[in-house]
Amino acid sequence: MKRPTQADVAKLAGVSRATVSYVVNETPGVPISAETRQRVLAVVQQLGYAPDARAQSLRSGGSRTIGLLIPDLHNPHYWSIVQGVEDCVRGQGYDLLLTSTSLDPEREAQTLAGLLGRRMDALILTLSFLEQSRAALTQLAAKRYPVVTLGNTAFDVDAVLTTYGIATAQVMAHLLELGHTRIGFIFGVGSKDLGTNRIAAYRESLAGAGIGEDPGLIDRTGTTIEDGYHSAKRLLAQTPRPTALLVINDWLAMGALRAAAESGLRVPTDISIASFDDTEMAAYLQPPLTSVRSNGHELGRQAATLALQRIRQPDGPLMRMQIEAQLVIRSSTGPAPVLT
Amino acid sequence: MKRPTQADVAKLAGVSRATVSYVVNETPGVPISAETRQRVLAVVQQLGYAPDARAQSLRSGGSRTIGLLIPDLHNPHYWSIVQGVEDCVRGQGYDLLLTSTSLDPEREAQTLAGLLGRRMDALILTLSFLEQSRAALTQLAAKRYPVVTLGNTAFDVDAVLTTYGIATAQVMAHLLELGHTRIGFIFGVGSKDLGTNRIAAYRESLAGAGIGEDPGLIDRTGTTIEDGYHSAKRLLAQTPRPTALLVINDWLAMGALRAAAESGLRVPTDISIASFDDTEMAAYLQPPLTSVRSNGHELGRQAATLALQRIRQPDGPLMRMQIEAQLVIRSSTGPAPVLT
DNA sequence: TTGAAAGCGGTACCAA
DNA sequence: TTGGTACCGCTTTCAA
Repeated sequence: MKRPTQADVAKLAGVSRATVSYVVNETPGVPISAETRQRVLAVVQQLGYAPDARAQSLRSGGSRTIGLLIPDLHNPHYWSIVQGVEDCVRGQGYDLLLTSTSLDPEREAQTLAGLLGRRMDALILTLSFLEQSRAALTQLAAKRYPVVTLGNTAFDVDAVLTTYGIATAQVMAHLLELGHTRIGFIFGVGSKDLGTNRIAAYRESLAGAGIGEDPGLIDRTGTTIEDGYHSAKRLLAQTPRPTALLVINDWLAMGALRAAAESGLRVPTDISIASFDDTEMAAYLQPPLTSVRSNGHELGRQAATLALQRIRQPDGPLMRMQIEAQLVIRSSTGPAPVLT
Repeated sequence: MKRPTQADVAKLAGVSRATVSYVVNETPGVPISAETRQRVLAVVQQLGYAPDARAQSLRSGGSRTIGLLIPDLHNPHYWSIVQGVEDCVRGQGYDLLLTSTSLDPEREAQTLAGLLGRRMDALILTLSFLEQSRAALTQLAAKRYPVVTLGNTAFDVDAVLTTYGIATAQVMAHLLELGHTRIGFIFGVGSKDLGTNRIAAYRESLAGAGIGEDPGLIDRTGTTIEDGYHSAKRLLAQTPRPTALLVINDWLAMGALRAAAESGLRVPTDISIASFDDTEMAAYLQPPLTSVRSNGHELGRQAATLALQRIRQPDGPLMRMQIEAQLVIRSSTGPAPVLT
């Protein structure tokens, strides 16, 4: 059995389709007699009629929904972004449609294409594979379609970013101050396009402190908690071993924490661990994690704000927004031990 | 500037709109001369044309997308469900649209309404507030609209559930065997409709062991990691204190773990902690968590399978599926200490 | 092998 | 205050 249409309601209520539209939408400026409204509403109720959003948005040109693409549900950092976007758009009467790509390039392309086809009022994208989407994005930019990207400015669309470079410099300063000289970097990202400025900042900090760089201390790996674990194991197996580990995010840091424990290393006495994102769990790990707060919630809020603004003024100038990251020092970092 | 339509392509390519449709869809049974295809494709490329999914699905009746509603992105258990659904539907050429409700009854209602209006090919729902959605769901059931619910059989639609009752009995047996008699239950759920069978099983196990129930040992709380933390604090402040804590999920268990640490209690020497879901992080906590694997991935897969099947046969009999939960014993549970 | 035209389920303008 | 109807962008017979 098919779902009821506007026409079904109209017929049963003995009114025209237009009238049905007026009453269900409470169209402003169109007065409807109480009696008619009653009758229509009753039929709507009885039939369980709900307007077809596809048809509505096809005809009216807007859907009051914005699409959000995130790379990976497993990384708690992205939840808070979602949360931020959601809080913001819901408040403005917009719906949010979420898609995730599991950090698979092909899936990212498909998902993006899917979102494009859906003609949402705006798109908020956390892309991982930049080059692959360049063609599509430039088309959109040219058409002034509302798009905001998170974490990169590779395209001519609105964007919000985190000051990861500065943040990295801050953690590094913190670690260097504690006397660490062998600092491993667990660099687990979804694609080669990501996090490059953090690598750069890491190198600069080292250079600034007059410490020669050991390429073996940068461990490039994947994005799972296991990747973090194995990466830490590898790094900690070196002689001399690093006395501090910088981890690309809290999720991988959990893996590193376990690796340290299994290696019989106490944190922070024997090994310091610091990471990025400062997600909810950071404070709950044992020991509580020193982490750079990138404030996903705020990131999401700002992205949504930009998107909403762009919907209103499609032709305004390009907007760029910075969210400042901030170092939160907890108990997982301490003075460098003297290696024997 | 507006996005190009089929008509734009047709005009520029000097063909009819139908022809454009044929070539972009590679409609089976409609042979197109190589020359025409070339020309059309070129224009498509040039204009950056992407078909309007709304119009497509409006006209053709299907959207090849299924909608998924989950309550809370913060709980890792739900990621694996999403993952499972996604893996399954993508393989079958379907898109997935995700929505989350943040455990807010009003938001759940809105979100559900939104999904209904979108006329997806099927809906997979993890509802938290059952009664509120009853009306809508019975309407759908009557119309044989493909819906599968996760975690409850409150409606006449397909469903997949976890055998939480049995699972609870298993953990409880494990704890009782270790000599625990004061077992606290951190019961943090999103709504009163949820998890009732686990409470029941908890009580039965206690009764079966001849242990009188202490209502003060069941701490009803919310769903955040902080709720888990505070709940554990409360429970551990009792005299005599519980020697074991059963926690509703891994996420809250993280909070409990921290509470134990802050109270100077070693796990499992002083206090045993067990939880539900066995998400990825369980094995990475310190100490690794004893947890009941509810296998969200499998849950998601099965739900998707049912949905896909229901799409094919709208009139088949109601389907119900059980996923067996399974106790995974790690290091967070041990013999009950002798309290002094 | 290609084109014309009738809808899919709504909205919004104009007329009554 | 309500009805008629063109049209949103596409698919799908049916003819040519």
